[in-house]
Amino acid sequence: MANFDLLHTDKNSSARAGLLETAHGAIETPVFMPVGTAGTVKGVHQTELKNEINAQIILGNTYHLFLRPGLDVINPAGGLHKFINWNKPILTDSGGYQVYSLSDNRNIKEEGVTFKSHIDGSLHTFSPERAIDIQREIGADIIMAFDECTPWPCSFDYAKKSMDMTHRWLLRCKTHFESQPPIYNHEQTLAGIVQGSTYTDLRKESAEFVSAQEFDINAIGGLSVGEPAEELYKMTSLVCSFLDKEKPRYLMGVGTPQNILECISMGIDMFDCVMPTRNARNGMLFTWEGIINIRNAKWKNDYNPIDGKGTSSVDKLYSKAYLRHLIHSKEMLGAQICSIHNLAFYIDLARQARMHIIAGDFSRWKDEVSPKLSNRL
RNA sequence: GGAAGUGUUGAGCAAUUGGUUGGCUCGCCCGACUGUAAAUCGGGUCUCUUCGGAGCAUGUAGGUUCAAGUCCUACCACUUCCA
Repeated sequence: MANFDLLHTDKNSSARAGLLETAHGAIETPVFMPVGTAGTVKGVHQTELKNEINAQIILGNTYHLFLRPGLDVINPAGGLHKFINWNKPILTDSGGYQVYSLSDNRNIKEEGVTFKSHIDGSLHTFSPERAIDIQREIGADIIMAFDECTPWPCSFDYAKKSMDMTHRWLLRCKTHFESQPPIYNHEQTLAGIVQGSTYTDLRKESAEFVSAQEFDINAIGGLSVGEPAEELYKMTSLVCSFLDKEKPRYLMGVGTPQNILECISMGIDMFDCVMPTRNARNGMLFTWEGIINIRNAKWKNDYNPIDGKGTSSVDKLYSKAYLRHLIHSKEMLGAQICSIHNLAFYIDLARQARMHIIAGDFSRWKDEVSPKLSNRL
């Protein structure tokens, strides 16, 4: 059981501040969770995640960790926490996103999904039960139900069929999860996932279905897959209205800084996204003043700090001109600095949102800050 | 001073026997990236443009030819070797 305390609810929006307890510590929400697919947040040390970025929880990916290094390495190590030397909470995605992203290399059936490994071409079948078993063996604090993340656009018929199957898979996940004790010496929490593409009827049905299963955490999947932001907001808002207010809500894969503030105001508590790390490696910096493409020629001779308002040490240690040089030269330090900066910014964004929810001026603060976030500097 | 060789876009290279180069890689400029098959991918990079095209281009100046980056002559620059 992952206890969730709802500490404050905003008067002018649905934003909330809470505290989610897990076996590896409590998480203050709203929270942004860095993505560490293969047992590492790409380019960032665990010490940096803790001391520099102040990450409260990171993600891992069932599909990727299963293929490499494999359970025969993770299990003897004592689970993922010990293997990667991270003693704070971990959440693993079930592989449901790979059903979407590896669409050319997989085959979906009622029983489960057969993947063709992107590493060596070998075939592997993920059923709901298997996804739970693997996540038990990885040992994350929060584990996700096995679902199908549908693409966008998606026909109503397909979205409906997929959602119904995801619901049946959800029940199988729940049954199997409850029948299998943890392997390591700590509790794990299973989260259910709402699907339904961008169809309001389906989203409502799915939200009600998932909510009725009374998971400790409810997640919203199948969004931020290419649909317009208005659709993302419409679906998020709708789904939140049907989810238990006492349970944390996790919006999977979102998003831009603006997306995150908007969705916090709709009642989302947890976010994850590859954007701060992937875009960092490609030279994009997120700041309170807007977005910087550090590769651009305009920064060539800008010797000012990377981000005067940044919370991480790299923001003041290094200049834009130096960082541009590193990125242009494909020096790995450039990607590291950008990743640290962006993650620290995303986490500061969620932390400040939390502070303002508690202070009672969240909406005013959001309206003031949000428009600047998408500026192109 | 003599001999040999080489000159194609910012750089490095391509381009049948003379037969449609504005080709490739890098660099440079710009863009994309949302539960990570991504330190990746895409576009642009002679000039002008009403964006449909038009024009000028292979060191310089000539020549041969239906046709020249390619052959010939002179000059210029560079490289190597010999004095």
